[in-house]
Amino acid sequence: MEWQEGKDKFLQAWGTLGTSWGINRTMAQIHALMMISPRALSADEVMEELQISRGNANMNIRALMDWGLVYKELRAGDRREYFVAEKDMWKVVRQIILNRKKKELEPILKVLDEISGIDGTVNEDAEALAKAVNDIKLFSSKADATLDMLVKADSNWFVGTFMKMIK
Amino acid sequence: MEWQEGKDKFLQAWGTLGTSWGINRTMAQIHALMMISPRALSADEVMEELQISRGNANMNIRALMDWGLVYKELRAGDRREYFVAEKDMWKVVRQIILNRKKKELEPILKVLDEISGIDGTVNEDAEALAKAVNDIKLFSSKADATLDMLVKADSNWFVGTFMKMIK
DNA sequence: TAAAGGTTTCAGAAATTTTTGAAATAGAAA
DNA sequence: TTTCTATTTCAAAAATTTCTGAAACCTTTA
Repeated sequence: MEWQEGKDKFLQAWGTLGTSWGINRTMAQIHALMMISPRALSADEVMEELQISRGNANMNIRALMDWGLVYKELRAGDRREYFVAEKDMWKVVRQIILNRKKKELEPILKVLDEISGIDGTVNEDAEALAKAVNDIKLFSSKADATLDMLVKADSNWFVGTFMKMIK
Repeated sequence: MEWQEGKDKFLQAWGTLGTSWGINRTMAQIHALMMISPRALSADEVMEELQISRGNANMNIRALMDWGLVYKELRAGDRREYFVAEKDMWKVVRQIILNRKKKELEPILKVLDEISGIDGTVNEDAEALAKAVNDIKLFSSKADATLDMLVKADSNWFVGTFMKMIK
């Protein structure tokens, strides 16, 4: 397979994957592009490569930096900004977990806490709601703790432990 | 807090959560509604409760059944169909993992396999692509194996093991 | 200070996803 | 068979998300 063909397939696949995980196609593709680039890229290179507008490129690069998946790189004597992606998959996944945990798990836990004040003895419906809320709370706090552990753990330890568990 | 208020908050929160995970708001809300209902609901009840059209209700209930998160329930002497959600959070999460693994992880692994035929010795760019692809392949197969294990594991064993790891 | 080179913003346009609602279909009861 | 009730489908409409491109906004250099 040719390099160009492989690259296109990869960018395409990664974009699609992003989409089904609530990340927009372009953001995922920019990240993919940077992951497979041996050097830092300028906004113009990203625009050219993915055929997107300057505004789009800028916004998504910014978002990727917010997520901690892409870093800015400055070069002496060059006014342009260059960007590199975090290439260590373990770190990438950690960052994603951290971000999503904060943005999604924590808000739902907050709502569950609010709701858990409900009186489940009133009637069958209230009881079912109270039970569901408590089950989910229990599950979520376990998930929360597990993710915390995962994020703190280092890659080797994690992989090692899991390998043992799987085998 | 009143039951109605708690219920609304829950439906709202669950719908929002679904949205950021690539599941549409209505589907997530129907699931939420069924999770907190002590009895099976008909399509009409779902329509009424969430103020949605018949077509929308039908399609999303069907999708939930495809995901294995909702079951159909028939009643003697009643022509209508009723639906109940799986309420065991562990089973819910298992089903979701199973579905997403099949729909998302496997396709990307397939693409990665195709691409991994690339010759990384041609130039720097090809080398970077080959390396990224291999790293992701490695990581993904580990994730795949871990999820398989998770899905096979039973809740108690899993929670127990993790609790030990976390503490 | 002014000009040049680059980045950011954001209103409107485009694309995509979701929803509606009515017609088609299915199947049980009369 | 016909009627009646319920489910399914799907084209068009609505809603939402994403993208564009040009203007505003830095920052550096002359």
